Amino acid sequence: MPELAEVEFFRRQWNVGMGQKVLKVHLNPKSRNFRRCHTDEIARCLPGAKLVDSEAHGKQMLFRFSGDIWVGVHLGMTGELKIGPNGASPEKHDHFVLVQTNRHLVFNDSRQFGEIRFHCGAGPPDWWRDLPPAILSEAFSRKLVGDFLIRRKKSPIKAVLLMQERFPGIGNWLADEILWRAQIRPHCPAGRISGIKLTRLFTEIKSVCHQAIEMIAPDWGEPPDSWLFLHRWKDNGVCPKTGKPLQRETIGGRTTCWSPAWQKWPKDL
DNA sequence: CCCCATGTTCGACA
DNA sequence: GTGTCGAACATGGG
Repeated sequence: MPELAEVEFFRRQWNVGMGQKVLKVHLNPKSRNFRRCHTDEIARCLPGAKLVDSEAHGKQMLFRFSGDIWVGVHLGMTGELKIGPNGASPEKHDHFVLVQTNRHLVFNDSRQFGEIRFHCGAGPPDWWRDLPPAILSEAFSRKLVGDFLIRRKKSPIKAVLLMQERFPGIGNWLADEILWRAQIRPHCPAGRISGIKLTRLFTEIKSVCHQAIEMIAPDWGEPPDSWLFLHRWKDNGVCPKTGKPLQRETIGGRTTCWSPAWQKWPKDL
């Protein structure tokens, strides 16, 4: 589920618990979600701490608690954050539950590809420093993208857009949406995108991410029919621009959808 | 039973 | 170092 827009939606789910103390923690120590942290440390340190802040960066989230306590959340493929009512008993795949006075803050992840991280100490944890520039920040520039495409010149652009080190938060559906809007074939070697095509790609990266967050983050709104999103998984789906058939193929290890009639190889080499 | 899944990592290999 | 590929992780849905 989660790419940057969905991640932002899930981050906000825990906002109701802001300023409130954690009374108790339920966690499943066997869950793979805790593969890089010590569950006993979490259970020992978190009770009594107050949730005071949160932020999202790409697909990652960081929740700050009083007493220099930090909890990182990555949702993987199926993770979600939700609120449970007071006194509710954990549901299936609720691997991490923070009990507050009036609610539970719940992390649920059926496939357990997500990850919970924990850090106690002044200042954000190491794994939160040195993150790449966020796509919607000023620092994320056309030059930064262009340089990266040159470094990965042989790889198909679809695979390159999925690299979190440069495009934090872009996942499979956003990448397809961006390339569709920029009219670039997903197979196109990254190094062949320059000039006006690069400008177009850069603009669409910013624009699609911005619009996706506006639509999805507040209330899980669905993108409109005019986006590729609603057509990409349909059998015999058609391109909303041309009315012609869409195609699917594995590129960069992921199922990719594109519109052959609309998305071209760049002409400016 | 089969295939697929909005993610990431790791090992093997060219 | 670069790039590609498949498998692995664990579970559910069609």
